[in-house]
Amino acid sequence: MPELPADHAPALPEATDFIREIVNADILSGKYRMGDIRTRFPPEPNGYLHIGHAKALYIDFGIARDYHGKCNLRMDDTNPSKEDVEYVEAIKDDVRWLGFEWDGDVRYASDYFEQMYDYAVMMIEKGLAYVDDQTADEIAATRGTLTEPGQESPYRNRSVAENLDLFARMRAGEFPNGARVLRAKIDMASPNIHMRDPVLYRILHIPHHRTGDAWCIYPMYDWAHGLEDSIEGITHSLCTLEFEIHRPLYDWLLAPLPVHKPQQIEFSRLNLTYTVMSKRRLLRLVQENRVSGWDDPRMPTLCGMRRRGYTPTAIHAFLKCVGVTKYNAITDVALLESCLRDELNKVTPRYLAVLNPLKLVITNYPEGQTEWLEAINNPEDPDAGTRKIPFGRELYIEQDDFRETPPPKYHRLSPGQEVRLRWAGIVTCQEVVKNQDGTIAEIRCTLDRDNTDRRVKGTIHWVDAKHAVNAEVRLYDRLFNKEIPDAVAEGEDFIDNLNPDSLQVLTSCKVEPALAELASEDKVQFERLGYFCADRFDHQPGKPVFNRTVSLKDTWAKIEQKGSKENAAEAKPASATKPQADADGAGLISMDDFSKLQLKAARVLAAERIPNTDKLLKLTVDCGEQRQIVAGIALHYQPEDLVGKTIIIVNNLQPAVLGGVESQGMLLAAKRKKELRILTVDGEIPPGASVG
RNA sequence: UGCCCGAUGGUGUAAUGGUAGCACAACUGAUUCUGGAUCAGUUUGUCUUGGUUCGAAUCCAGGUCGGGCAGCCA
Repeated sequence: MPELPADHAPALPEATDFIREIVNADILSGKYRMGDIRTRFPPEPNGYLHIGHAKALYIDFGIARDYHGKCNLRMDDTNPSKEDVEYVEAIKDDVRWLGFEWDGDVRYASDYFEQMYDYAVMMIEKGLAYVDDQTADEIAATRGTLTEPGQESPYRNRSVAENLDLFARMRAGEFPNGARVLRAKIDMASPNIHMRDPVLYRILHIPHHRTGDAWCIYPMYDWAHGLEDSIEGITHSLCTLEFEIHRPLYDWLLAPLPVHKPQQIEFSRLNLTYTVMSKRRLLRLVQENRVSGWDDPRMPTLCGMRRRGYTPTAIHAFLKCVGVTKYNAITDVALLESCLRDELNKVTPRYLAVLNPLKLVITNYPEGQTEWLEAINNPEDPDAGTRKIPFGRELYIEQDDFRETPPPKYHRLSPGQEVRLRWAGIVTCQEVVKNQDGTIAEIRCTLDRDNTDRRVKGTIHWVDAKHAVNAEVRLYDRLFNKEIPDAVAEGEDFIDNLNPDSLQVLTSCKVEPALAELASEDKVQFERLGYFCADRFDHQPGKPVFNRTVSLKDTWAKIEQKGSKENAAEAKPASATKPQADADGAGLISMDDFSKLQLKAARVLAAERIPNTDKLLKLTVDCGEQRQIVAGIALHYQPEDLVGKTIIIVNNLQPAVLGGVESQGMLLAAKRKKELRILTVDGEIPPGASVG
């Protein structure tokens, strides 16, 4: 953290967000000077930090840094029933890993319990707090509702002396859990429910991980948090939006006390597509063994991301892009991945590794010979230098890089075709040798090393068979299938949206020898495949284990996907959402993103002609729900032919009116010459199932 | 139904009464011994209705939509 120059005040930083605008205003008005600014990061030690916390960290520490101030790390440990030392160490590790340095020692809310108690006594003396003997249920029942005011407790107007006595005895342990609470005396009719005499202290005969048995009453968040901030001299207490409604209480509780008054400012928390972020859900993933633990590389926890191969630099870059607002945003994980790739592209050395090996024999290369070829380590970084990689007659290439019958635009190996071997020359496929079961045993090629400067469409990676090191590689993909995993039908929950293919473990990968020498957590690029890191725990030199951090952008996958979609589109929807479709029903329907189409199986319950039309049929189908679909197929199908059949429909189109009847979807049909065929499903697919 | 907060391309975010910009995503093209990277370009936006003003994304009012709040959790 830059030190404050002694002789002159540093220039005010540019206000890049609304919080910094407030801080700037406070400095301009003379409320604070640069260097006075103090923030804090106050996690409750009851879980692991995730990328959402990283946003808060980035704001808290970032503002302190910008204003030459300080940021505290404070464990908000006011509830011994939920918290544990285990988490304290993990939190410190994660904060340090991200590169943030807190001021002084780690602080603990529990260190302030005595002061908080004294201030509570002061509140009682001022007539602003009272001991309530009601049960938790009674307090809940008399709190009122969102629209109705609450009722005052019968104990609300006890004398100060009695309150003081009772509160002291609460502390002394005279009462069991739940017998009494200390409440603020505010307004039971307040439209803000948090102002309806909130509980300040509860009795909890539970030992605390730091204070042991010293206390049996513990402060509630609202009472504790403002005091913690105040005691530490926090100037700007930054938190997430859900605390907005607590702010009047935060201010009310500090107002009568002779203490420093921090300002609470709220920003929106981070949400990511294809990700769940709440502690509760993450805990469930761990407890139900949907992942291997808090540090599973698919988890959005900081320790998980670290194990996945994320770098602090990439996370900072991402957080900078995300910004600071009060808008409830859902950020595309693609942005995170983009920041990651951007960083890894610059810093990682390149290596050759084959994930799914296919043997390739170079028939015009001598048996038993090995050459060491020079390869560039990082084309983005000339300082990274070069290395030598072994080359011989037998190599492994990627199964994906050979096709017996290549699809259009395929730039890789296929019979009779040539392709460049990275760093080694150009090979032409002469022969495909097969096993008895018809699978490919090996590819036989001839190598051209003389005329290698010419343009060749494709370049593929390879590993010399003799020197290859066996490796385990774990391919990680997003944990959830759905952009918003929590958006589910009734009776389902986010678990139903887990991606069953989020982890693929490959154990017979072949990698170049240098990769066996890597240290844990080293980050590399496997050329043409992606960025990988040596697993933090399982990797050993000589017995390498790699995690795929993120794949390279894959233009070919896009082309291929588009190609197969176009093929599928031959079976194009036969009815039309656009009334201007021509008389053959051959009008084109365009869609910006074909992959957004939802295809579902649907059972035809009823079918009838639509009067005054010659081509239109109205189908009533069960696709999980009952819908009616209008299709221009009456010339080809009789209504009775269709009833009971299972067809495929496009489920997520805007309803369109055809022949005066609303169509809530389209059916899939193929037209070849004059024949029109509806796609039907013969297997046992239940209505409503997603297909394709 | 009460109170609080929010709304700018598909996504995130600037513009603070004066040319709606940037990044991601998507799509073209150039280039390339990574279908990577790089470079050039294209598409797409101020929730709505009024008002104030020479001028409104910005200020005001009504509406719409979204989020939050009824723990002795934080």
